Amino acid sequence: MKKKITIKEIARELDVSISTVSKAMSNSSEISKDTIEKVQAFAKLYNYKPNNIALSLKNKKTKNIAVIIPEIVHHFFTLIISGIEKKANELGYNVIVCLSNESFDKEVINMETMANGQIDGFLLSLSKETLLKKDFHHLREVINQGMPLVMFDRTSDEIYCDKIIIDDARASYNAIQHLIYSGCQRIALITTADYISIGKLRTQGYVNALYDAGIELDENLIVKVDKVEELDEKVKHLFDTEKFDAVFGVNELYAVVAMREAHNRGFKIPQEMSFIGFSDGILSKYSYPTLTTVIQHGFEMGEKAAKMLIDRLETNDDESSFKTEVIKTSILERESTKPI
Amino acid sequence: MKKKITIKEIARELDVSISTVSKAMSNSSEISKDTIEKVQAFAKLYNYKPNNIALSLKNKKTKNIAVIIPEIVHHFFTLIISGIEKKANELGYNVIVCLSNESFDKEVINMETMANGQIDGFLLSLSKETLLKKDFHHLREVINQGMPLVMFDRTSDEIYCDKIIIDDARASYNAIQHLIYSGCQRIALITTADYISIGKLRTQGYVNALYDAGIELDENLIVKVDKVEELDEKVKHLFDTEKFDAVFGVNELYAVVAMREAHNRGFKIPQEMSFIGFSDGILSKYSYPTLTTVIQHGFEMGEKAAKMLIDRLETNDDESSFKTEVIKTSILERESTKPI
DNA sequence: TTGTATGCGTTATCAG
DNA sequence: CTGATAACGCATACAA
Repeated sequence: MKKKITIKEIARELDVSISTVSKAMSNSSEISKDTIEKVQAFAKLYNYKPNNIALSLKNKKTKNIAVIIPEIVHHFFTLIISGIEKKANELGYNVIVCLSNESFDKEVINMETMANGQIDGFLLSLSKETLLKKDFHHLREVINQGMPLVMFDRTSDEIYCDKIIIDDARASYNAIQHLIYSGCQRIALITTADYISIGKLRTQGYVNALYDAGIELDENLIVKVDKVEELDEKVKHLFDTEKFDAVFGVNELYAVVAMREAHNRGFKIPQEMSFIGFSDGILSKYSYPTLTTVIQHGFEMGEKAAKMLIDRLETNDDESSFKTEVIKTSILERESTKPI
Repeated sequence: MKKKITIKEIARELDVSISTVSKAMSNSSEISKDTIEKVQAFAKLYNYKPNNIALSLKNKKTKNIAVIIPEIVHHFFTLIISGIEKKANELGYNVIVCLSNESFDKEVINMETMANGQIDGFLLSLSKETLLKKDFHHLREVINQGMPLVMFDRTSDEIYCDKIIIDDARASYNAIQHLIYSGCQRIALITTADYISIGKLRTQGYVNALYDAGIELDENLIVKVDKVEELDEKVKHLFDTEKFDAVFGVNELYAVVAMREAHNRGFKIPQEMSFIGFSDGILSKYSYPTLTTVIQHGFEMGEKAAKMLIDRLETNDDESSFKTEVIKTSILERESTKPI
């Protein structure tokens, strides 16, 4: 078990000073060619690698960024992380992933521990609880400390920082329009509670699309699901009490579960009933029939978020005010909708 | 923008020495009650938090552990990470997630950068490429440096370290037995290339179960899929050329895709054809019909792996030889199989 | 061309 | 009870 070797040990072995070794390792022009070769050969032999912690302490930067997400068991977040990872690595940064589990407290703790030197900046998507409480003191704190923060997907207007979002209202509007163009008239909406900003925005798009098409809004066709456990029951209730020819789900799970129910009740899909889901994941791809979805381009979102944060990190130009970048969505037609 | 305050600044402001502040913060009995109160009040006011990097450098431990996985867009890995995160956080550790993207080089780079002081230990599931190359020098290196390594799921016999695995052969055996008991006779297997240890083991279990039941092995019923892109084609080919009454997929995707094909060809499920998949994810849960699966208990696996690593980290007792823990699997019956 | 000293933020040892 | 100093591993300004 040969422990890691340090500069100091190399210096002792080679009978030179620590700083000579340090300089030699970085090919400093101050050091003679001979010495450089000798030192580097020795270093290589003993597999010397500088200690990152020491470098972090000295340079006051860690080359780490933290991404805090509510849940990892979601295809969308998983795509975002992959995108973040890829871009961050390209630019020489490591990614530390923290899960808030939709809990405010966990989000705060995560941020506090990471903020104490572990990382150079944050990438954050707010937890449900935080969205509900509207308590953002922990965000303000890190921003005040001068630590860059980029929010993505689940953001808040109350915080000034860089943001990357999906144009949820527009995306939802487009999806509904798509259904209308394909001949649907009574479109049900399965959405989240309003405090989730994305749920609210997507509902907004639904309402606007109907309005613009001259279709009267029927509140009974809107189902709000707070917890996953309620989903089945609420969907069944919708089928029991209402008639409709299309369903728009604000995530793929909602749409797939509704589609399943329709299937069980003998509806022909998409002839008698069409379905569109939000966020393209494996569920949509492998459901039966396959589900038409709004693609959010999570991977690109992750890449852009990472880029945005690292740009902010590496430019002193603090003048430049905060940007909000909007990621375009697109609709991927599959079997659950009629062609237009 | 008030930057983070340090002990040194507190000392200066309060006109005491640095070491007094340090001791006061840790309620040392050496320090007078008055001073402790004064210091702590001031620290609280300025929201002092010790710098973790400095602590890491001093203590030679970071309280971070790294988990390196091949892919994050997999429900199983996602569950494992959640388990690791939970347990690690409970025990006071942060988790750094790195993705190898099934690439040997990326795996090596990830390990090398993390090993230089960033973390105290590794949790690792091997990439496909590493499994293929059988080049494990990077693992040996970190082990030699005295850094604990716990491998999970995709492991290698060539490396001595703690391991957590699924009893893949047994699990597969049980699944096939289940199919046989329910009346199936010609069971197709969709598996991965042999160099993936888990694919090999699961194939093994399939073979043994057939043998023990006195069913002759028909190589034509075994489909080996290397890349996801081949999946559709190979499944179709199977249906085109063979007759069978059940399919066992070594992951849920394989099973779901096969089930879909059966559905499209008009087979009644499970009456005419049964399906079991490995690894219980959302696909199985929301497929149509819902898929009977082998549950791998990924979350528990993650928890145990984290526990194992941290135990190793916190006990000096290096004597204790390496353990390999086997996680039990179970079968979750859903709609795609006949009751026994 | 090489070496010495200092500092990054903290704790621990030892002296006062 | 309080404070000075060394040490963790490294880089760098400055001295030789």
